[in-house]
Formats: sequence, C-alpha cells, structure tokens
Amino acid sequence: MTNAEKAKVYQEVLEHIRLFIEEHRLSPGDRLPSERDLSEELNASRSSIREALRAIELLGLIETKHGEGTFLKNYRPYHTVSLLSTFILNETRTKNELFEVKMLLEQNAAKLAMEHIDQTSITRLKEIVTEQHSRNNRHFHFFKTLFRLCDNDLLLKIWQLIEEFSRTVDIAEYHKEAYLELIEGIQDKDNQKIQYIIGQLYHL
Amino acid sequence: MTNAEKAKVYQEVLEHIRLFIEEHRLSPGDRLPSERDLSEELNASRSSIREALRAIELLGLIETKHGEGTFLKNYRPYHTVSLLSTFILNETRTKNELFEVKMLLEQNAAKLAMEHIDQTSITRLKEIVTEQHSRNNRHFHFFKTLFRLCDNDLLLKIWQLIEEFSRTVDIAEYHKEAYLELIEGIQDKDNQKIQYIIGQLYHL
DNA sequence: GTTCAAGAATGGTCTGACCACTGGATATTC
DNA sequence: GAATATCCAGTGGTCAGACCATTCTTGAAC
Repeated sequence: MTNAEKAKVYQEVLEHIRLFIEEHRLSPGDRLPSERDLSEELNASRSSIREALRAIELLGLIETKHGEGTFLKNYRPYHTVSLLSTFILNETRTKNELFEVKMLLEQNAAKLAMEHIDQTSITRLKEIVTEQHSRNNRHFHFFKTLFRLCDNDLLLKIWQLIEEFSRTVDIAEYHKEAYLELIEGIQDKDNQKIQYIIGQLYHL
Repeated sequence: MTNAEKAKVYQEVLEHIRLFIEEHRLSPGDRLPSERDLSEELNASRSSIREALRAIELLGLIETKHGEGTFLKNYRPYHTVSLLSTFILNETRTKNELFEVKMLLEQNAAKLAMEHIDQTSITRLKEIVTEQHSRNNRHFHFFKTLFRLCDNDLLLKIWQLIEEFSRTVDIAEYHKEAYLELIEGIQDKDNQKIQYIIGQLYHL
C-alpha cells in the first residue's frame, strides 16, 4: 500500500453534513439533525460527530444551542479567525499573498463599481470617508460599500474573507485623501487612475 | 444574569494552546504536548482536548501524525479559504456572479503574469494551447499555468475553487485563437489588450 | 384559560476502554 | 561488531456509556 490516504472519521462526517445541507437545501437558521441522530445514521460515535461539529462551529458555519440543537448559520466573516492572529500568519510569503489578493479584489471592485455608479452612491462614499465614527474603520466601510455597488455577492464574500485574514496581520488604514481621489477616479470613470491609487495604497 | 457567555471547554483549550505556542515560541514543525498530557494539564477530558485539536486541524494550523504526535503546521490561508468555499459557494448564487468573478480573477492573473513572464513560459503556454490532449481542458490548463506564474498560491486556490464550481454549471472552452492572442498580449505587455480579450471570452 | 411540574430531547463533558501506528530499546542472529 | 528481528511504551483514532444542564413540550391542577 503506497498511500491509502485513509480519511479520519470526523472528516467523513464533515462531508456527510455538507451533503446533507445540500440535499435538504438547508438555509441559515435551519436545524441539523441531533448529534445522537447523526451518530446513528452515520454509524459513528458521538465523539466523532462532535469533533466534526466543533470544527465547523469554529469556522463559523454552524451554531449550537444547548438544549435546542445545532443550526446552520449565516456565514459571516469576522467571527472566528481572530484565532489565527497569534497562531501564525507571520510568514512574509503568506502576508504578501494576502495583501496582493486583497489589493486585486479591491481594484476589481472599484472598476466594476465605476460602471454602476450614480450620484447618490458618490455622496454616500464621500460621507463614509469624512465621517468621524468610521475613523478606525474607514477602509473597511468604504470598500464594503463599493463592493455592494458591484452587485456581486460572491465577490463581496471573497473580499470579506480575505479582509478578515489580513486583519490578523495588520490593519490597513490610509489617508483620507486617497479615498477622495479614488472617488474622483470612479466618478470620472478613469480606470487607470483607480488602479494606480489602489496600487499605491499597497505600495506595489 | 444577563449574558454570562460561558465558554465551552474546547474554546478554553484553544486559548491555552494558543498561549502555549506563544510562550514556548513554537515554530512550524514543532511538536505540541500529547493529547493525554494536555488533558491532565488543563484539567479537561481528552474528548474536549480533541474537539479543540480537530477544530484547528481543520483550519490547517496543526497536523497530526498517528503514533507520533501533533505538530504545528506552516499555515496558509488558502487552506481555510478552500474549506469555507465549499459551503459559501453552495449558498444561492447566480451563474452570472460566478462567471464574473472567474473572469476578473483571470484578468488579474494575466496582468500579474505579464509582469513575471519569460520566454520559457511563453513557449510553454503556446504548447498548451496547441496540444491535442488538452483539447477538452485547454482553458483550465492554460490559466492554471498562468496563475502559477503569478506566484500567489492564495490567488490560484481561489480561482481553482471557482473554476471547479463553475464546471458544475457550464464548461467553458473557447477558440484556440483567443488564447494565442492573449499570449501575444502578455508578451507585448499590452494590458488593455489582455483585459479586452478575456472580457470577450465572457461576452461582457 | 393560566400556571406549574414532570419528562423528553438535546448539547456539554467526562471516563475508561481498545485499536493502530511509530520509534526506540532490546534481544537475536550472523 | 553489525545487521536484523522483536518487543514495548507512547501517541493518535475511535468507541460506548454515563451523567449533567438547558430547553421545550406536555399535561395535570387550579
């Protein structure tokens, strides 16, 4: 036997759960079978079931309520992965990959948003940049709004995921002026300028 | 009692492990205490210890070797991204979103690759386009090679996941000529042309 | 109808057992 | 002495069963 790659029980359980969700078309808020039921159905011990459930709970995909059950959760980045911060992410290679992807996604968003932009959105963006309370979160709010304009939920989710990871390394906040210039670029539909400004943020 | 927020044992274990790693300055490859030792030291059952370990194993932070022990792993975000994606991608998602993101990623890759390209890679790309056996898989092979040139595993992983998922919807294969033109664009470092060609593939 | 107590279902945790794999110590053979 | 085979302690993998804490339902008592 060269490399049988025998999967652990909890990994198989994970796959079963994934399929279960798919087959039954479960939506966030819906209840999963109880640990005991899963145990019986999958022919695995309750401990193994729990190992699997705990793992995806940590990922933020499910939620357990004592005495009630296990529920599918509306996945939101920014719940769990702060764990990673002290764990690692110190490797420069990892950091660079993260920031590069983040920058690319933001460039993509800006370009797409440029095509959908209207005066109301421009105003909203300007507000976000100048609002006081978003001082420590300007970048996040600004781009979240921008991504929303793109009308592509998948793109938004990917970005949020990457953004979350990035935070465990470094919180990126830049000068107000850059964002205002960016808005100008979007308003003028000047793609070159947009790409350049975002590139500059990341000093690449 | 308003909101006691009693943490589960496995979450406390997680925190202990995190601290342990920090205090002992563990690096990837180093070994963690055995499950039984942790159990005794933290005054928790082995099951609880395992729930915690399985969770961060799934995250990709550690690696367990049967009979040997548990080891700290060199963490790469794409591991987690790929995990989450199997769930995220299954959430309601339109074909358009999927293909738009795919296109954007491919545009990103082409642009990045443009900056790293050399003669050998050009030749390799041309081969892929003209090879017979990759006829039904040209797009995938071509872009996979292109993404590799970008030297960003995270970006590659994201694209691969989306590409795979796209296949369940529709298989995209285009005319040989488009790829050859794309190679030309990359060779000439003509970004506008690159973006245009890829955009055309997706008729946007 | 309202209230309250009992009970069923469910997650949370622990104990202890046994198996399978690994690596080093020890014994055996040459 | 060197190579090999064997054994064994340590470790992860899995399981069965127990008990507790919480929640919700059910039905009896009022």
